[in-house]
Amino acid sequence: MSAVAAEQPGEPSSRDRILDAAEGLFARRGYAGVGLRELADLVGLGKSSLFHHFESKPQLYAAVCARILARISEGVDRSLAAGGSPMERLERVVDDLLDLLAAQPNDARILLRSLFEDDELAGETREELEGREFTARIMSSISALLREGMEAGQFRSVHVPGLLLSLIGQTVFPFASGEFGQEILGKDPFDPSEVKRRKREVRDLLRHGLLAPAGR
Amino acid sequence: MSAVAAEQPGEPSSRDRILDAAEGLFARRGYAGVGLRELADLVGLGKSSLFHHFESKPQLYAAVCARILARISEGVDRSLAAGGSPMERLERVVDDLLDLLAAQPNDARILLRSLFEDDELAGETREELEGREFTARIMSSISALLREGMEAGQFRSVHVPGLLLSLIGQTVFPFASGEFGQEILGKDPFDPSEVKRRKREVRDLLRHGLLAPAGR
DNA sequence: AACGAAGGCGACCGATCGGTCGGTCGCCAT
DNA sequence: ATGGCGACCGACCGATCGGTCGCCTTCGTT
Repeated sequence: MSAVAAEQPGEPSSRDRILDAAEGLFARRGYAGVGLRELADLVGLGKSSLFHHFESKPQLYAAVCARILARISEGVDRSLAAGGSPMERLERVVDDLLDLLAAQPNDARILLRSLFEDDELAGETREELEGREFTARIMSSISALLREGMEAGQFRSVHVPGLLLSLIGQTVFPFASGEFGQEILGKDPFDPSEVKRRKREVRDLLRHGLLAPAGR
Repeated sequence: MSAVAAEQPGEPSSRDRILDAAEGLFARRGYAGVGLRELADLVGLGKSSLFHHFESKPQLYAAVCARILARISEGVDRSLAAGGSPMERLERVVDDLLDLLAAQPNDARILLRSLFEDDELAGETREELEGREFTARIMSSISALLREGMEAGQFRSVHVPGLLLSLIGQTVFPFASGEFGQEILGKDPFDPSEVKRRKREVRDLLRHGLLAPAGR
């Protein structure tokens, strides 16, 4: 019997421990590449116990994705709430998002993976719809911010959806690129100095590409 | 295995038909999500016949990736060969790359997927090393181009590896984003008009973010 | 005519897949 | 004390996984 000792009030529940472990595995090997036996072993449970917390593998995966999207959606809301000019708010959103992705090494990969895989994964579970909703919230928040800046004459007139995709590519992709990114950069993309540098890079992109040519 | 050179266009060989089908399946469902039975059925062969053309599943996957990288590497070489100023060459490389990705709907996804998955997939097959080589060639070609432009004083001084990652995010990611990209854009990312628009967007990014402020 | 290689086939292998089932254990309220 | 309950477990299920095997056909070479 593995000692169940140290059930301190602050200890994470089995459900959360499953989610944490599943997040790491899905990030590394993708949905189909993860076996539930392996996951159960990693958590320290019997495989059948997983089904006491989640109905099925697709629903577990959806729960993992939903948790990540909820984190990000909450972060974006918080970053936007602080106010300021459109550019100030935009830069703060990007800064905070980069911090969040850097702090959660699995998020970027699962985010991108889920984009590739949601073509399949038939089941329309509750969690999946929840995830869609979070995604839509995030996207529309940033879209609205961009349009606000344009209407106020502070932003150049740009194609909002296109910029949105570019922004994702610039913020999320580097954290998902793994060994490849490390090899190119010569350092870990999650290294604090590199995160800081990427913030600068994205910020410069936004300033150059988005700010209305008023000063020059 | 003598070095089989290029085949003239005619009826595609079984090997190529397997590669084509595998490319589509891997793009949609990832390495672990594709079963060899399914692939064989799609090609119209028995499953065991696959092993007459490829030693194993990992090697088949490596061959699919290597073929894509070879296509792209060749395209980049061709784009660079035409000459011109650094900015002209850079814009042509990006233009042609976007055309190539748009013409081969599976490439972008497999490219990104392979970045996520190569942590695993232990076997160091010939094809895998071949793929690494192509990747290195592509990256160093573009890096050299960027450095050349900087040394000539035509490009602003930028962090080359960082820009490289950003560029990948802006060019490859939109074509890999699937339904998500379609939903955001309101149209298929592969639609010719959208491809054209993305070319403009990337070109503008490069001009604003890279061109030295000399033309004044 | 003889032959070997190349390509293809179905049957089959052990392992593993997601998922189910019946049951045990400890806890807590009655 | 007892009975309901949530967490957990091992055993088991049919299906499918990647891969092997032996055999058959086709075809170019000699």
